[in-house]
Amino acid sequence: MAKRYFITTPIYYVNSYPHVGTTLTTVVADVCARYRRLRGEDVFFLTGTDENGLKVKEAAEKNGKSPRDHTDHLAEEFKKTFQAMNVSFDDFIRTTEPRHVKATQHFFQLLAEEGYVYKGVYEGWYDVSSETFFREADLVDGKSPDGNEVRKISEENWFFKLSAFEEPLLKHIEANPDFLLPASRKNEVVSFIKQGLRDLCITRNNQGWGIPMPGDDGKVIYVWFDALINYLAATGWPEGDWQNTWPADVHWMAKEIFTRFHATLWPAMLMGIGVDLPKHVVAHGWFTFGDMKMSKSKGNIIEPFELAQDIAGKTGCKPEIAIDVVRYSLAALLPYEGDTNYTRDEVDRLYNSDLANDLGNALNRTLAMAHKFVDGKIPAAEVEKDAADAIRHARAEFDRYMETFQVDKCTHSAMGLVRFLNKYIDTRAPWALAKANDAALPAVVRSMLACMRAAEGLIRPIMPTVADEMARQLGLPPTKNWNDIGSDAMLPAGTPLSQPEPIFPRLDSKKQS
RNA sequence: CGCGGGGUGGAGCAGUCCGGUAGCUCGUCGGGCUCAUAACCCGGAGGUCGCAGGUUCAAAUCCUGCCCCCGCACCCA
Repeated sequence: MAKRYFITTPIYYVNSYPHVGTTLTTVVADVCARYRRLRGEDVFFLTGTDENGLKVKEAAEKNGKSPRDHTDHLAEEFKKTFQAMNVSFDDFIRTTEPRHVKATQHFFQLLAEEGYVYKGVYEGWYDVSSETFFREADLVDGKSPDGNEVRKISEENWFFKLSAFEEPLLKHIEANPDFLLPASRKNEVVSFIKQGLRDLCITRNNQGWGIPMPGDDGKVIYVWFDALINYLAATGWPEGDWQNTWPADVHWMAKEIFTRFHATLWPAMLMGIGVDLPKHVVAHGWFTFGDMKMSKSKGNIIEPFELAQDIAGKTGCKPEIAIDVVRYSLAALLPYEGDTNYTRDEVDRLYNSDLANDLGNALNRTLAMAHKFVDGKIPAAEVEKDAADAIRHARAEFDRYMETFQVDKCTHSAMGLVRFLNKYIDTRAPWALAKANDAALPAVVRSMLACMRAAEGLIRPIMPTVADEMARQLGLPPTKNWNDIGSDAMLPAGTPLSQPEPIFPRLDSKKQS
């Protein structure tokens, strides 16, 4: 049995509701998952929630709820949002589930057996609000580097020997150039490791919420240490056929949890118990909002589902299409390297120019001409070379960008084919051919249909509902296999075409004001 | 010497690693077409590539110095 293609998002911390940033990571991972499925791979796409940690307990108490009720509620909210965004996750793991608790405790024990966990007395300063320990030298004016109150503690705790993995990590990173992506972030990690890794205190005093440390109920495992293990826990490790799923092919996340956690701590932990490292760890940048990082306290949260509803209301497109519009905006604007400003104006702009003017209109005019010039049926003819080349090129480019998970560029490749089509139509001018009774007409119309058919396949990982609608209007079944894109067999001659129906009604700028 | 990101035509960005006609989307102006969702296609205008030095036949791209902007309590992809 072929190994499954395993793709993950981070697990999301449950003290706030999902927002555009959360959805960005999840949708981008979903695009990759859908792409891999089209390529015929057995995909296992995991997401979930991070529910341990003192702050969750505090948030629950603030709401007058038990931690259990609180986390149940929020986990459900995340799940609902992802489902609403048509995210095709195969599993949703919660770190309070028995399977995760079991795996975490087992992981801890294995590490201990390997000699990478040791007991020590921690003496120093503890920042309660961030659950982080600091050395005397780290303090600034008697407070944590972040300005939080700290208190001096002397506590017996367990430590992970992270410092032992500096060399192995650097070696692995060097030997596997695509392990950490994009390259610019890899460089940050390398210099971070070269500065020296300190052993990490991985237990906390048990305050009644968290995963108890094996053999010592007075301690719980540090929330970050347990959180990472979710990826392995979801495979069923250490039992059953977990090796059919592990190692992960790609961990997706945003940049703030890349360097310290996914690119160093997690690989070191895996090395410690002798389990293979993930194939790729990819971190994208942030969305900014008018140069302001989105945050709950600043009140500039964009809720993705509400955004979709608003788009549907404003443009008149169907609500399920509006979901795809949001998905498209996330994929197209993905800050792969730096940060990107994500604004409503930008989303509207993409809607009008890319989706309504280019994609929607191209389908519309193609179908209209097919009805007018070739009896509304797919003509039997040979696709012209230019068009065939454009299709091949778009798909090859899409594939190439996907190798390094540049979903934004993939989106542009797909749209590039649509732009080609609009030019092609103008150049070949089917209406003129019709007037002149030119024998090339069927081939030109078929070429146009071939471009739309290929676009339907290319756009499918990003906008599955739109792709279905395109296929319906083309009178054809949805593209099921990536390798069929561009194949002549996908366009059986004689197939009756449906009447064109605008998928993206144009957003009229006059109506907005 | 805190860390990191960035400064490219009106807006948003790519190009910088591996120097060699400054590219894309939007906007704007003009033209074309009439199949289409006032859409589509072509062309023009518009840029001292933050500043100052340096290396070079040649620098947005390499080197040096400087200026400016943004993020860095909590939250958080």
